[in-house]
Amino acid sequence: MSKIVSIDFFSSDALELSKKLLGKIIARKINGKILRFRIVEVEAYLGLNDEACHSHKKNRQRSKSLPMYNRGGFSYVYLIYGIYHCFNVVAAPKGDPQSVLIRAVEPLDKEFELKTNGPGNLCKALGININLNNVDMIKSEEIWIENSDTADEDVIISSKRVNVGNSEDSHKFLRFYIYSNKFVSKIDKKREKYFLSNII
DNA sequence: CCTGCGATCGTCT
DNA sequence: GACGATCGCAGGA
Repeated sequence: MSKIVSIDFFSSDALELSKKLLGKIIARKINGKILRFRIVEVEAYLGLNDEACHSHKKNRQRSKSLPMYNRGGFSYVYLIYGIYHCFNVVAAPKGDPQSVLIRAVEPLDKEFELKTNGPGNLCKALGININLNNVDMIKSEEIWIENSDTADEDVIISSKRVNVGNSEDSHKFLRFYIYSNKFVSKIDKKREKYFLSNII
């Protein structure tokens, strides 16, 4: 397992980065111990022209979405419904406010027992809160992304994003998850679409 | 100051 | 499928 420190890797747009992040590892230092989690479900948020995105032109969340304007590789964490947090990996070069929402991860440490299905649950389980907002994950020693040391051959499903309202953009298939992985937050057999297979 | 609301989740019907 | 918990922020008065 090797930490991803390439700015290039994170400079892809959110759509590309979301596919690249599936199967990668989130490493998180908790109580001095490094735990690892495999990313199994993500959503792409495409920035200024994506009506479902916090950084969309007409959105009113300016200050909240400022971390998205950093170059790829930073974190974007925010409080939702006053209770949960959501964790994003910022994508694209500086000034282009795109990000990838991490919606579910699979714990790689057998003894880990907290729920990690869904963006709120995984943030709670990994101790991700507003203190981890706007950190450079290329440099951080608290949270970072790693390559997997095993070649995964997963079938990837795409679907509509969850709970993003009814805009034109909400109908786009910008959610991606690993087929039949039991940590995926929820599935809709009727609407899900086969996307591609044998991703490394 | 006051109001409305959200990239959620567990529980209940 | 519907609902409430709970809170920071933007917008309006």
